[in-house]
Amino acid sequence: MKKVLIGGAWPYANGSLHIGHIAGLLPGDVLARYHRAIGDDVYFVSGSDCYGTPVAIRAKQENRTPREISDFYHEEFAECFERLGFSYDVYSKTSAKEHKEFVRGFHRKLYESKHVYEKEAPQAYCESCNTFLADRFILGKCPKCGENTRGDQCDACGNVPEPENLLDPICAVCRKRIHFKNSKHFYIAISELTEELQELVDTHPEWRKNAVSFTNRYIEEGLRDRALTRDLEWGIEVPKEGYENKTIYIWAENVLGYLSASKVAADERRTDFTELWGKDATHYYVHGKDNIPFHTIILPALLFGNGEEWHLPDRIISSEYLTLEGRKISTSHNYAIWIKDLLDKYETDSIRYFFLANGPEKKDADFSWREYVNSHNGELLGAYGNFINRSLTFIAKYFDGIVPEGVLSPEIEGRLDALYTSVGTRIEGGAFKDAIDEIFEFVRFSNKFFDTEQPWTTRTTDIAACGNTLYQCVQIIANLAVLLAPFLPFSSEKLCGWLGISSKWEKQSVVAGYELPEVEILFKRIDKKVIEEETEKLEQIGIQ
RNA sequence: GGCGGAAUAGCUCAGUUGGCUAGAGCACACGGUUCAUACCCGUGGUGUCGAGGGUUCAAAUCCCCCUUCCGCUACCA
Repeated sequence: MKKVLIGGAWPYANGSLHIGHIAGLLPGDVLARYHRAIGDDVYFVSGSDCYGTPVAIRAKQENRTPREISDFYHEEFAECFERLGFSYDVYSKTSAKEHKEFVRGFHRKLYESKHVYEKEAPQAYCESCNTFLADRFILGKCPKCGENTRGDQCDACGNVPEPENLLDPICAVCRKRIHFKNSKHFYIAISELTEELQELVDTHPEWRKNAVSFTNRYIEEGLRDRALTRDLEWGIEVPKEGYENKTIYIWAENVLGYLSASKVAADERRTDFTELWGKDATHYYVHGKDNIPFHTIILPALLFGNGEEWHLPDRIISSEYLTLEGRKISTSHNYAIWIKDLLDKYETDSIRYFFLANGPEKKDADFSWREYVNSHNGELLGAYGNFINRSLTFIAKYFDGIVPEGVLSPEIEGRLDALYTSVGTRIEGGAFKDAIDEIFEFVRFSNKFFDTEQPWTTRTTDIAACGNTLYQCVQIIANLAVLLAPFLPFSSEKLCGWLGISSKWEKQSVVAGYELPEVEILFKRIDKKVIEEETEKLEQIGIQ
């Protein structure tokens, strides 16, 4: 049995999930469900990213602990993912005991590596907040243009100042004057790994195009060494003497969640974790394009540095961005659609369908209420749902719910066979839109088939022909249910139940004489009024 | 500023390595049908492929330049 690891990006636990997150992460669930259906041993893992400065600052502002903040969002994420049908084998968090222990063990070995060294450097320190500060939490005047600026980049002139050169540096949180203190840290010499990393990109043309070009660009610009540890309280303690009050830098730890979480899954299943990370496995990583360097450079660098023969990323499913009604999503301005709100009002499969059929696969995509309602009413309901409904209610009405006798035509048989192969190839290749398009082309074909055969006429003129038509429609539905199961798990599960078939990725059939249960409508029509209502809401946010 | 990406029908998007009259869905118009959730089927038109120039027998595709939008620029993660 082939081992497949699918790593979904770990959302950062300082704000709710919105449609942008989901558009980038849903492909992971399709991959997981598909690989299970073809019989692979799948480990689909993710979790919440809990540490780091933004969570700590938010906690301070709200007068709560960082753990309270991150746990709150972790619970919310877990609930959203579950309601969306994400079939994670493990959904963990970086503040989980298993993760911390794994990371500390991993880092202990990392510090022995020839690619890791210690260095002392000045760090910005705020006496009043009693904490070291990241560059972007320093304010001051740019030494180049004299304008007010943040420490990481000057908005006025684009200069990237060294924080210690800023004039009148103050803390962005408390606005008091800051000082610089020397501090010792571990660094990983990513620059020394350039050759290995370059080879990794060069040997993986099946990574998404944006992942290949981003990675090449980073390498071309020259890889720089990065600190592995930080002067922050909220994080995983550095497993080394002399590093008390220091924690592992978040980027050097969160991507290791794929290892720690899949270890939890392997232990639960009593399977061999090292085999999952050995050379015969296949590893997918699913995330937005902002996460590319963390998966194509940093994760591999950490794996190289750790020295064991860890499996490197095979496929990078890195999506582009999603806009909302043509504009950038902005969480700080509340210009977003939150997943929990969406789930309260609309059907899960409908949400999944839209983002999988219209996702930002190769370039930015747009969510608009008009398109969403059209896609639901026109395609999911009008084409697919209606085909099922017209077929099954016909049988209920005129055949007492018993699947009539019939023979599947060679054309339909051939098309179904071709679909299993082709849709599978497209899913494995990360072409989810194409996969869905192809299935829906067949759905439209099926509606034409029904119209051409005119069973409502043959019912009185040639009952055998009528039965034959409906028999074939049932076979089509059974196979559509399986083909669409990775995308639309809830409706497919209902269908598989009604038809008494498995969801294994192979041609299904329902025997003549099978008695159908009473069926219900799969997708409810969305009233077109919601387009105006929802758009109106967004416009009001946009104006503020 | 530097680097990178994007721009295709009214809308949302496909267009592999340059190759038949540039496609799909939606929307729109007309016609058909009634088993089905005002559903489904058929027919139809629309494009200076962002602007301009170049290479080529042939360019949406390659090169140059311009415009607009977006991303990255390493201590946000």
